[in-house]
Amino acid sequence: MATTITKRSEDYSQWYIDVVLQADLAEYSPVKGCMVIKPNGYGIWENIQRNLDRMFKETGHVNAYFPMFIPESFLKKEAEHVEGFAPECAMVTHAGGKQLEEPLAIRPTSETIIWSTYRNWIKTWRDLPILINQWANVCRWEMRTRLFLRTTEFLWQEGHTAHATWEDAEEEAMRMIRVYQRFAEEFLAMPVVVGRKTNREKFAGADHTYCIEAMMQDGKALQAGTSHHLGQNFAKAFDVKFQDRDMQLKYVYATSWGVSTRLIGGMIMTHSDDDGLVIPPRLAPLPVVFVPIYRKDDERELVLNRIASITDGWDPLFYKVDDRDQYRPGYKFAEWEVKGVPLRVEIGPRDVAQNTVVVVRRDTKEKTTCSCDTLLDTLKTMLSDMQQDLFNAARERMNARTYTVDSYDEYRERVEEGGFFRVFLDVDNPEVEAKLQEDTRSTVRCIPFDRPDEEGPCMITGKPCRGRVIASQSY
RNA sequence: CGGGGAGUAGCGCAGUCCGGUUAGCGCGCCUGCUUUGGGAGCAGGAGGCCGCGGGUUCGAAUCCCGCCUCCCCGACCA
Repeated sequence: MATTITKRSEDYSQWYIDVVLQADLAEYSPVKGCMVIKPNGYGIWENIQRNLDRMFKETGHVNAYFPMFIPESFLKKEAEHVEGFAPECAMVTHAGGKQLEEPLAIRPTSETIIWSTYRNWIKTWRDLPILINQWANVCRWEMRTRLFLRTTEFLWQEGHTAHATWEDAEEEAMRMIRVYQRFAEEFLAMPVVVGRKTNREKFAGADHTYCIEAMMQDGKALQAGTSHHLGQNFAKAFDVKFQDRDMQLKYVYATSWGVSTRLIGGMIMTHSDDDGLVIPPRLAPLPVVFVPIYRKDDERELVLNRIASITDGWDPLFYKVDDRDQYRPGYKFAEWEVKGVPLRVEIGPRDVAQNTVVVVRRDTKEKTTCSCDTLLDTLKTMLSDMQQDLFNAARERMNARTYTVDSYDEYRERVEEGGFFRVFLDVDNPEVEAKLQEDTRSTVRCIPFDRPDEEGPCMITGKPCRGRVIASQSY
């Protein structure tokens, strides 16, 4: 494996592709925009699933599964929704050797099929809330694709909840965006700005959309998760009513929320470096790899025996011993670095004699000599330190590249270089955002929850605005 | 979909302009020996629908037409 990863400073896009391919996370498929997620990449997704799924269940949700085929007519029932998704829908027109009477969409998202089903499930206020999540694949025929960040088919989870009141739905939408924030920060070690989307950027069919936005190492924003308050839009489109305590028939309020395999792309672009992938320990399919060092067979046996005695009783999924004979240690060091394994343990005859090992952290490359007797505790501490350090470093990068700007000229000049820009902008006027995008290829990423109560003139129109928004170029 | 670049062994590439023996090179792979604390050395060997389909020609990796895929820049998006 002659690894050549393009330097971030030379070509950030190419660097990203190089990391994905050389860390063996995924490869291209014969179909445009689709990818094979290989075991190294899927293992990360499994860890994302496992941890998020637990958080969903801890907040009262259960999993179910709805079909991937959606009658075309369903998609058309909600006006904004069909307008938003129709252009990117893959349609099945033939099956069983015949043309279908009604074309079937391969789900771009499942609101419609789910709400057509909820209609049968909901009769009284006692049926509410419904708190369901599904893990699924969806398909969106995007024009430009990018491994993990935007693929034609992608894996995600989508929560779909039904509530009796606007306030209950609001509480749910807010709860879930906070779950996403916590997951991003505690597991992906990826700091995010939490806020609300402008009307222009919200989900097609939503009343309003909450989001988490992360900053990649090139300063561009990545929308990492969204939580939508759907109001009564889908309940009205699918005629889903319940009889309330006051005997009145009322439309149900809804939320939906999702994150996707894009999170893996975000993780890569947040932490990885010119030597390859860096995986936050809490998501690493393999946290620790042992690289034995020896010359002759007797040394090999000595070292491998010592590793066996050190790791006696350890969780077998926690570590792996790279005892491949055909590669020398230097090769293995490089390979595990490209693949992003958080900690590497080097052990040779010298270490055996001294009852020590050398532990190397993937992110800092720092080498530490550690005693064999307490190695498991040492490794766990180092993993936990690394997790925290990755988050701190990413947060510092984000803070350092978050700017407050008042002049549109200055904004236009600086936005190309990346970063988040705290600006006054009249987001009640869609034309302002359209102009922003046309002029600068940047957009309003979110209206942050956490912003000082300031007043100032819109940098484009001069109209007085309350509070700044975050604008940036994005993926 | 518009503009630009590319597709030849598992990977990276040369050859294509100007058609002509058996399609080359590096890495990797297989065998053997020597090596092994940061990507080993030597020797021998295996591996090709030249992206796919059609056409021109005595003859096509090379020329012509159509299609597919990937990368970069735009418009669309998680």
